[in-house]
Amino acid sequence: MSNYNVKQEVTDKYSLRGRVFNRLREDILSGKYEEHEELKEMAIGEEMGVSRTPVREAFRQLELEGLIQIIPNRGAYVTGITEKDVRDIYMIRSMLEGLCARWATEHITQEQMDEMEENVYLAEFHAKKGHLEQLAELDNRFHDILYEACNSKILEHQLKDFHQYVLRVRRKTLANANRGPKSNEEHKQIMEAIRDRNADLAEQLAHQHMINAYENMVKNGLHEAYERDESHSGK
Amino acid sequence: MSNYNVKQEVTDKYSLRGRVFNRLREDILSGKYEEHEELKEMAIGEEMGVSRTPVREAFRQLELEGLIQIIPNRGAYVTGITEKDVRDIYMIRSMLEGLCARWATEHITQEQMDEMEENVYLAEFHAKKGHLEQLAELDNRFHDILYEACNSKILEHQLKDFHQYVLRVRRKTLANANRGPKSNEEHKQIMEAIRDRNADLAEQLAHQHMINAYENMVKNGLHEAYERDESHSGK
DNA sequence: GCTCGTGTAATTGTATACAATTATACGAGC
DNA sequence: GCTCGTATAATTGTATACAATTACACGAGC
Repeated sequence: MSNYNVKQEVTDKYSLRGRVFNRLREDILSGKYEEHEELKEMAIGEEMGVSRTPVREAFRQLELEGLIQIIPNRGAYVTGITEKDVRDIYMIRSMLEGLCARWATEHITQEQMDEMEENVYLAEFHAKKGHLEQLAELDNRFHDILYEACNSKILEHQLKDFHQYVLRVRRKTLANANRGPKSNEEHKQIMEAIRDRNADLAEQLAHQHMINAYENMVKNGLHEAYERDESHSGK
Repeated sequence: MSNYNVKQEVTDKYSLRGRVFNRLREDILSGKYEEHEELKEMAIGEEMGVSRTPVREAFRQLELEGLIQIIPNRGAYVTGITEKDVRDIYMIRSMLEGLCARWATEHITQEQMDEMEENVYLAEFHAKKGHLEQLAELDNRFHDILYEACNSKILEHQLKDFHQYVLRVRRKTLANANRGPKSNEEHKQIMEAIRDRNADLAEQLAHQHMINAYENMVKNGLHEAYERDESHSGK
């Protein structure tokens, strides 16, 4: 197999380094570690039962993933996300989601198309029932389908990267908002545009969808949630 | 200071790992190592006079940078770029350059504006004189100014990342083409749109500029240069 | 001649030891 | 009480040792 991506994914789940990397990423994204918290090689290593070597290598990767920041001879710190970072990422994503939808229109397989339709109708059902948990799950999956359908490993990885990165923020704001049903309506429109092979419309809708998601997020407390961190970032 | 980017840059130039990383990146981008060539930890370490430890850490970072691919328990290989990768990257860049130009219109400082104007006029001079080397230099610098002017560390780093990544390809095709002067004319238009605070136009022009750059590249032998690699990628 | 094991060499993965740097505690001097 | 310098501890950076895995050579068997 030969996939040469710009950004490689870490697929080595079986080495100690891979396990440390995946677990640390999980822990950071889930909020186990506070923003700006210091991660010490020995402490992490002991906790996971490995030596410093694989921990250090995992640190180097997490640094490039943007989840921690390493200051030479000082230590590794969980990165904070500023309000502006989130905004920038959503604007960038809005562009790339649009491009992704365009490409998906041109390259989606029948199988992917079917799953996308199923996703939308299933989400419609859960929206009526008020199942927010399932709705959030299907929301994530919809975008993954879209990413895979665009037929570009590079774009797919870019978008998954961004998506994962803002999960920390989304986790706090999306679940309790009533955006779920409206979000799914937009998914439905995107899906239909792709099904109709209308690339321009699909791009435009996917683009706007991301902007709407961001603006909803801002309305529902992004500012309050990150005001504190803004002040932290001054240290 | 507090810059929390999505993708962190490797700034630690003074540690052995940092030196190995920078030198290896340089060597890969400059073409010292062939595509798909295997990099052995011990050989690299001996060549640079360091042990395997900093080499391994540099490898992990280069992997995430997308310059090498590490197969567990096998080795590290210089990544190949397929024709499609290059196309995808240019399309993604065209989107983000547009966004970047928009943001630059809103946030550019007087100092940056001045440097951009100077860049364009200086390039005009070198274009007339046929100084292709300086023209290429100024071309790169123009885009760096644009990236810095957009006032988004995240977007700036994304674009610099992509830019660097395709340098390997550009090196082969841009210098000998007569795109230089035409490219600079487009720079001038972008610069003027930014100066006139016309964000829509700046975005549109920067977007098209990147597409033109790609299409010119294709015309001037990208296909031939990478046909060979396409077949390689099947192994 | 070809395929398939087997043993050895080469290479990567991990742990540990040591060096260099940074953080901290504590007391002298004011 | 406060500042500063110094000694000590803690932590990161690097080198080396050892373990595990993989690549390769070579010969047995067909």
